[in-house]
Amino acid sequence: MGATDHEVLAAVLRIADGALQVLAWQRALEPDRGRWALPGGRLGADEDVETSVLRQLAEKVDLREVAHVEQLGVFSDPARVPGTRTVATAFLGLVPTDADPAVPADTAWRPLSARDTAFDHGLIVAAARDRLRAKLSYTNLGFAMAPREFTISALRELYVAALGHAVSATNLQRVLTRRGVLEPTGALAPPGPAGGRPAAVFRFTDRTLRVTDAFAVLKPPGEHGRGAVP
Amino acid sequence: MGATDHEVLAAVLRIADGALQVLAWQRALEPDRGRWALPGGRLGADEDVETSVLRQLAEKVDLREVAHVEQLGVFSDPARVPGTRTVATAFLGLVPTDADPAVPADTAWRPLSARDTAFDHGLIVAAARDRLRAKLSYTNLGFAMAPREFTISALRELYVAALGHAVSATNLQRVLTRRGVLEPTGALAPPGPAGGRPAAVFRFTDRTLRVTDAFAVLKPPGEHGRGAVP
DNA sequence: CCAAAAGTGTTGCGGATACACCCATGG
DNA sequence: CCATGGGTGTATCCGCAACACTTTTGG
Repeated sequence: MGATDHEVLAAVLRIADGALQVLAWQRALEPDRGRWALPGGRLGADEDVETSVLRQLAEKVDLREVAHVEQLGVFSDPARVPGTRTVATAFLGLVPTDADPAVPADTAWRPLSARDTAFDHGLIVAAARDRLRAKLSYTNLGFAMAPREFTISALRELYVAALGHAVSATNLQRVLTRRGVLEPTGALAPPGPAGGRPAAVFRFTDRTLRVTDAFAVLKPPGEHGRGAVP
Repeated sequence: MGATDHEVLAAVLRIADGALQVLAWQRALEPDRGRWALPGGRLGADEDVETSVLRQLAEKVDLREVAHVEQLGVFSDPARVPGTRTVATAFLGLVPTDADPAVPADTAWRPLSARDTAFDHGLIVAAARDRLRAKLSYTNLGFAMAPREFTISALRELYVAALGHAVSATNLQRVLTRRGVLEPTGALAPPGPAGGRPAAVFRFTDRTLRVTDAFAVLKPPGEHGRGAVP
């Protein structure tokens, strides 16, 4: 029984111009020449997949810009790539909207709707988007998309872009503050050219993943409307 | 850069005697001789990991007994097993409480609390238990632990065993029926020797995984208290 | 008639949404 | 003083949990 190769792949997402984008590079060689592939590469002998994906990303984008990375799963269809059998461990990565890391010449931020993806990488991007959407609603994952400090309306635009549906600024603010996810910095942002009341500036209280709405039902007795369990 | 081996491992759980059990086999050879390992094995050249885990399980337990299988993730610490570098894809499997499949002589159902697990398999079992607990509260995953037909109090005992805390039969019934997860068969179960009102018999409406409590908050506008989106 | 087990009615709480209303700024 | 954008107050809805109460059986 032959050994298989193992690669790690990262769907690194960010929001720009009101839409989700994914980091990809254009293949210069066959197979799938001209199509766009996710960053990644072979798993090294002395690293686990988490270490490996961080190492590989460091070659494409400054690691300090990546706010969050998590495993999505294994993609292992024997025909997923031509040539040597290769199993992939896929990751979701998130870069804040205000970070604009330098990327290599063959690499670009592309809309999620693009179809000319290499191999099965379109499946991985779809899984990444679904994971992001799900976790935005029951964790503090917004911290990984947002700048350090922001106004509620700016945050609202990020949630709209990520979730793909309307979000009320009023309720977004209330939900996130009630859960202790957001806190005001005390500063005010100057109004735009059209005027208007200056917006309060907020930040996320944590910048690591936290589940804020643990399980909806069947909580242990006595935990009535308590929400998260730390 | 050397190729790595790839194995699949399954933490197959069921409930017996009011507690969760995991299927494991006792190693007869070094390394980790005498310790208990999860069923699994090498990934074949012509199969993906999902196919592989089902094939490997068929050798330990009748496949028709396994009601649900899903991927947990990749375990890839370079030192996780001695010898050739081996990456594992771990799965959660569930067997209904009334199925009692024949298992090989070296294989047994063991309590989750057992410590004499081989390699990093204890980590995998813990991940499986956590996944089960989480999904019980926002999906219909109970179908994979329960018999075809059951009373609410029998189902309650399963939930207690899986979740590890008290569950009210009253609220369990209401939550699951409101969500359309359970339906009465119309039959009644005879009371026990001590008497009592005969219990209504229920079944799960679906026997495949369905998310019933999609996202707690930030629903699309107009979806007020609608819960799941099909 | 009593104990035991199952099931229903009812109350209260709290999170989430929606919407009306008030606030602060630029022109 | 008006348009614009930001923020708060408040009503309503609804799921869930808790608990009292009724129903149906065996002894």
